[in-house]
Amino acid sequence: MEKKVTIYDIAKEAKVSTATVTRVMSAHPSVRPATRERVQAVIARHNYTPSSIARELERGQNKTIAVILPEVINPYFAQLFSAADDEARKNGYAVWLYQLPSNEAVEDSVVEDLIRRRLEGAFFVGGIWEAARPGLMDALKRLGQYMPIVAICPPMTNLSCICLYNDLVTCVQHAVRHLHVLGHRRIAFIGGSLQVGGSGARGQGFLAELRALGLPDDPAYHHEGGFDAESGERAVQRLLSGLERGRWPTALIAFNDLVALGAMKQLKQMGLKLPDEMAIIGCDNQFFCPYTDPPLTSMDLHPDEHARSAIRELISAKENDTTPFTLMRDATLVVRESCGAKLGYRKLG
Amino acid sequence: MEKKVTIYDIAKEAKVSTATVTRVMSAHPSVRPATRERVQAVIARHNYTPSSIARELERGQNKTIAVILPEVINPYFAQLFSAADDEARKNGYAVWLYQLPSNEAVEDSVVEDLIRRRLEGAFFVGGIWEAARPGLMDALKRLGQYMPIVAICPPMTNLSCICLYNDLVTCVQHAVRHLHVLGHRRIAFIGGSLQVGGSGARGQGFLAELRALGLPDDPAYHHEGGFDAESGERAVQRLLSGLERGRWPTALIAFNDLVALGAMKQLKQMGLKLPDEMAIIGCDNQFFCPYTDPPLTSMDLHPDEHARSAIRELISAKENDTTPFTLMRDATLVVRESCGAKLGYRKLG
DNA sequence: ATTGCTATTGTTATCGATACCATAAATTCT
DNA sequence: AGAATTTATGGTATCGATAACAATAGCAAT
Repeated sequence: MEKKVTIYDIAKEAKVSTATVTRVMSAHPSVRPATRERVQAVIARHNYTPSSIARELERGQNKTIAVILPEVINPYFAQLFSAADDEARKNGYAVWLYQLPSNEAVEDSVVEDLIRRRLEGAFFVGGIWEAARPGLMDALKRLGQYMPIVAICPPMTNLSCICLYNDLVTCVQHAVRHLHVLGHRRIAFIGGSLQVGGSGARGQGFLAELRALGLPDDPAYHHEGGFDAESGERAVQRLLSGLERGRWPTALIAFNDLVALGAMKQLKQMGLKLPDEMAIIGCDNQFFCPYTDPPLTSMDLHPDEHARSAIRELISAKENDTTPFTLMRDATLVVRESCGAKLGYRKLG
Repeated sequence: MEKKVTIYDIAKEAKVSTATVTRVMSAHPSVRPATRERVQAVIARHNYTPSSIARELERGQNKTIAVILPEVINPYFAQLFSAADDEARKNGYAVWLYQLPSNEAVEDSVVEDLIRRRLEGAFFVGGIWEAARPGLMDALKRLGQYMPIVAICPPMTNLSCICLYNDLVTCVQHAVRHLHVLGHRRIAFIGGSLQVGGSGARGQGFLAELRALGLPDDPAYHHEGGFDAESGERAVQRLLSGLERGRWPTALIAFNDLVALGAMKQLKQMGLKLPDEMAIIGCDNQFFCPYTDPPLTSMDLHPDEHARSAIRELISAKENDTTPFTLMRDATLVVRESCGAKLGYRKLG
């Protein structure tokens, strides 16, 4: 490894003070051209690169924002991260990724680390909210005393942070109506959980629209579960094995695309023809949706836009003391062929 | 935001010197219990958390390793990152994610940033190598002067770094033999590029095994292209439209699972039955492989193990000056149903 | 030549924590 | 009790860069 070269080495060799070196580095106008060139020559010769650590200490800021999410392996979260990374970079900030798996209680150590590192903002993308995870709320509350937080979450009463979320109530209503128009009368919901957090909205829209359309609201049609493909498989298995064939639903709304993916596999394995014998709708509009068989109708939550808003708000929160607010974005039903509708089917409004 | 509380504030209020506060924080034995408690009380009252920036400056190390990859949105890379993150954390290190898209020439600014931040190692996961990207090699060479590098790449002659890679030559040979055993005689390769980097090995194994089995090596059966699903679609389209139906291959080996995904879609759209009328093999064994229709036979490159090795090597490279080496891991053919083989088909050895 | 600027450069405190060295206090030993 | 240790604590230089302030030099105007 190269021996470390500091600003003192440069100053000494160029026969100037460190202040002058700093001036040269930051293109300060009042440096005599001759001096500037001499210093630059020494800098170039030694490949000198100033330490950002020392600079951060002296300036009291590091221009770094944390992105906290359950797991990047999930492309939806990865997309959120990438957009945040890009937006931050464009504004002279860097982004630090923290994974906070929903099944591990590491929130305290993660929060502690953010504070230790003196990060300047946190973009929190949580999976599960409130009731399910009291320790998380405490940790975030503590975090909020040190840096601004923007979260992807339904409006929070007990936490003062900027909340970005989607109008999933309306979108799921559209989804149900979409299925209804196509002739479906027995519609089930699988995966996630109807009570908690994000899926609360899904459940709310689901039930509201069933009621509005006069469709049966059969508890046997709600099969909560996990958030991955495997739980989709299991949910379908439980759902169908619990009902005689004549009462099977003809359409499913899945918590997300992964659950839908697993569900589709299980349905095919049970010999059902998609979409004719079972329609299905996912959520997140992940990259693989166009490539499932049949291509999966899904809901686009516009994660990129959320992420960009989040970063921008965090940056501006540092300067002007913003009062917390919530921002609700539409979710868009992206119709493909998994419900039998042809591509280009008119979006319900 | 909380007003910043420093070690001086704690020291003053606890009526001790900063040295004692440091001792209390680091559980140094020689502090009188009474003093310790008094200091801890003040620390607790103020929620004092020491700044890691100041610590890093004084210690001259930040225990942070960079992971550089094309894009986390690709689950294969995300998996690599996650494993690296986990392994680093277990060893008291943190990991910083850099995205270096293969189509943007930002390598210089990324490398510059790593050096500025005085990171202590770089785990480089590149897409494209050598010839295709001269600037990248220069950037990595420069980086190598400041910190150890471990890369996922075929052995490099002109860059001194630890190289981890897979024996794709052998694995692709297995794949071809697998198809041969199942009766396939016309086998094509799509996506990526047969010349460059990782796909060089694929191409090498592909051609070698065709020759060994006495199969035709028709240039019309190589259709290079991109690395995503869309290029898989296009590759199939070009491949098949360029041949009369009688000469169509009966099996495809795709550069990776994304390409395979796109290929499958296009094949179905052209009315082919999978796997009966076209067998297909992917690469990376991504999470969605079991969920394609039919489930996709793929090659597992064991990214987790690579990532863990990489982190461990980077950490130990800091202490003992390791001489560079290359490590070749097997790749494993994971047989599913996309070639018509039943699950559990004996792996070729 | 002297005063008064401005252009250029140097000095040094500072950011927050750490660790080496020194000193004071407590304890043990003879 | 006095010396020899051991234990506990304080003082301060240091890490590397920055910036406020100070100082010098150069030049023009009088």
